[in-house]
Amino acid sequence: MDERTFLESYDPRNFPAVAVTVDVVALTIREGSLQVLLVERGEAPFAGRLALPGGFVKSETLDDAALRELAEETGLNAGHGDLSRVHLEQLRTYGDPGRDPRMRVVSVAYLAFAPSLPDPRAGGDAAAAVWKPVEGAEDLAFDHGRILADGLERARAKLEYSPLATAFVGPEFTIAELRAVYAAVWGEDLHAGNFHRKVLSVPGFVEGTGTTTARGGERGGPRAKLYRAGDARVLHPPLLRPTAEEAVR
Amino acid sequence: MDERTFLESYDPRNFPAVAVTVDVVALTIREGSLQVLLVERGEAPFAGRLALPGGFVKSETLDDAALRELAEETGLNAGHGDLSRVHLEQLRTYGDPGRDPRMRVVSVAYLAFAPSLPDPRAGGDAAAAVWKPVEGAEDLAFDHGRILADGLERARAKLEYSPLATAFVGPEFTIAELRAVYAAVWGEDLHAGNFHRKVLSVPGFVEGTGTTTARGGERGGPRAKLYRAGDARVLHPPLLRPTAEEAVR
DNA sequence: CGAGTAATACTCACCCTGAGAAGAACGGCG
DNA sequence: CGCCGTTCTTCTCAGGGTGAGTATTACTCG
Repeated sequence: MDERTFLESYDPRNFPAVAVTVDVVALTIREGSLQVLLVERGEAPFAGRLALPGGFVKSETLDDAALRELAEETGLNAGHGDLSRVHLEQLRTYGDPGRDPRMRVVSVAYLAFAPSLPDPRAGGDAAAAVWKPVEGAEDLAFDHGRILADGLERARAKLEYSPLATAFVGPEFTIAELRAVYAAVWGEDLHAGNFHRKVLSVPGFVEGTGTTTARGGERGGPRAKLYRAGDARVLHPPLLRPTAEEAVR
Repeated sequence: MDERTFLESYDPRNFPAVAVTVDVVALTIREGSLQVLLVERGEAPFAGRLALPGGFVKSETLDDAALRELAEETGLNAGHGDLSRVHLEQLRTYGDPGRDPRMRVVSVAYLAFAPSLPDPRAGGDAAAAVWKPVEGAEDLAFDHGRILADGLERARAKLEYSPLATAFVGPEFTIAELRAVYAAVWGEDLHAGNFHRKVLSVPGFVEGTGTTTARGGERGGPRAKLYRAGDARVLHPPLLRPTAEEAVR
């Protein structure tokens, strides 16, 4: 940035009133469906409407601010324990003038992936926070609907070439559980045999524990082998979505 | 975000002094090598060092701010003509405390791809702006080295599954010119025959004009067919990088 | 014990890929 | 003018990954 312009703005009197916030698209899988963490707004604007959890950035990194907001809204501990297995990544920044009617707000959106978490208890300054299926969560406050849509598209794309799906399951999991994650996020069923073959053929995606589940499925079937997440950071070859790829003009 | 926290900060006296800027990683291909637009800083901090062009966000969208900064530094017109064929996309936001020693600065980084542009003339408030090969541009002011590295990785990845490469060439181009773009960005040569086959097999990537170049290559060879960019927004199947894919643990 | 279910393995035809080579068109030079 | 090197373009071929379907086996439930 240019020095002269900087010094002009350096004087607080000349400061444009810009606020910097973080908003978090926290995704999890509960009861087989992809759900997002939302809070009900108590005051205007958009009073009574659902919104993404978020808040002002303090003297901290942007990543820390997002993690802190997530911890406050869910009532879980950030540093140790509960949220330690949450995958957090920056999504995109939204800063159109007018996206908040009160003032200029530049919001850095984050994407969080978590295994099934307990119901949020209103900790800190949180209003009522709830998990909602993403299908019913289009009508949000501010431009949060667009942010959620961007986050979902990112999540769906990242499942293809990253081991992100393991962030949605426990420390040990079966191939079928992993397949259920893909099915929930992509919204379509996958061929069990092919999925099995492909997951095991990607180096470093999963590694066997040598153990199996204690018992078979609830409606029958053999015990499944258990796996842990491997050390791969990218999946090669990737697991591509069956549809929604071609004809994207 | 929470209303109570908002109102506390709404009072300008309580405002944390946060500045919002945009920084632009502008890439082009000149003389067969990938180059980035840099400006020399005139004052402290980092006086005399090279930095990415950027500046404060005014009453405009973030995208407009990035385009404005790019126009100012290059001396080209933004809206019409010169910069109209530039592809611009948001890269990532950098906001660590201390990344600017003067105050808290949250910077939204943008990535720009342009065909070969004329040498920048110092318009507006620009210091000396120059195109530099990306290989020699590691030591930049602030955290701009990291921003450039992130931008390069994004550019290299996007060539695989998006028709971005056409943003680096003129309105009409040959397959060989497109191959030179991939070679410059990825830093490795590609098999001419296979590249040819793959580009033409991706629906909507390029469309033939029915014409050819006026004469053959400078060192011989037949006239090449000319193509225009097609209407595809994603490449399917993608053009994957030969290396740097597997064993990424 | 029988029926239904699910994990895992296997087959097969098809497509895409990398590597190599061939054919053809062209510029430069003697 | 004719040769040579260069480059565009097309073709072949073997190998690997893919989707679709099937088979086998191990379990739960009633």
